[in-house]
Amino acid sequence: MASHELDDTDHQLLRLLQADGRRTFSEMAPEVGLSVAAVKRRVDRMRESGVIKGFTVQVDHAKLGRGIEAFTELRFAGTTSVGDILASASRAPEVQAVFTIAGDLDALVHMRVRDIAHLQEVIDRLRGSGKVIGTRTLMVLGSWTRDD
Amino acid sequence: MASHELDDTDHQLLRLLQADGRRTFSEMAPEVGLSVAAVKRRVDRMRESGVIKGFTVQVDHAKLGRGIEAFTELRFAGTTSVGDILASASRAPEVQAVFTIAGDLDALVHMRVRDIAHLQEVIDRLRGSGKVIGTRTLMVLGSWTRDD
DNA sequence: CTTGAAAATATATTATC
DNA sequence: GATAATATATTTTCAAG
Repeated sequence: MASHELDDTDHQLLRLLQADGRRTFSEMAPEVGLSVAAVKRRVDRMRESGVIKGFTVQVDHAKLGRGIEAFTELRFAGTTSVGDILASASRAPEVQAVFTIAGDLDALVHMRVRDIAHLQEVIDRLRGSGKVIGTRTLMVLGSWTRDD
Repeated sequence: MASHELDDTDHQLLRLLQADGRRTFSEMAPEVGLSVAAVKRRVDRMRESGVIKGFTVQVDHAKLGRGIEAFTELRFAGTTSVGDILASASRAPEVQAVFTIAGDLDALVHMRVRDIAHLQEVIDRLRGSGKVIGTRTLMVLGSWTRDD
């Protein structure tokens, strides 16, 4: 293993792509001091090794009518498996991410909704989906994300 | 306003770009039944209106030596402003995102670390940064993210 | 094993309708 | 929005450090 060890140039390419995932090889080449072909080969290699999982677009959810963001902590019945938890919580389209958690709570669910009524509705849906025995919701007032 | 209303085709383009942010216009054009130029105009328009904030690369953090993920809830001294909270918590490079929260806790910090010792160290750094009066850390065992 | 340069192909971009 | 012309970028190939 460790067949995918990255040097400084690779890290620099990752940073460039994090800031703009559609940056062209031709644009990055002079910035890292390599030829276009060399840059492409490095990015291809990082893709193959799985260091780069993919590329995506960053969307302004508020402008798409889902301006409210919340985290809901879920507690499940003792018999629920992690797979069940992920499957159950990820079913709602408003759910952006599900984290299974060590300790007294079982999952943390990140969701985006239109308004408070919509939030209520999603929480009810989660609670109604069977094994959920408790929830606690944290409303997000503002956020900062490391540019990615 | 409402100058950035999106039709079904725009939403379809967003979905395609969410799944692969480097998909070419030429590839998307037949999928949405438009010409390449029309696709480019729509994507350009969504960029200008801010619906598309940007593009980025998705990285496998475990393969970069930061395989442990955690959320830390922070409570701050009563006099701390939201700006101070964001500034303070985002200082650590291990911090991926900071959410300011309504209710009894003040912030939820998403971080990625190398190992438990590293986690300990980051938490100590956060606690030591002045106004933090309490923390509670949730270790992430597993996660699922809607593909973006 | 990685690079750079060049050629061939594909894509992006712009102008016109 | 489509089509066509032009400018860029990607991708492959091959020779070389």
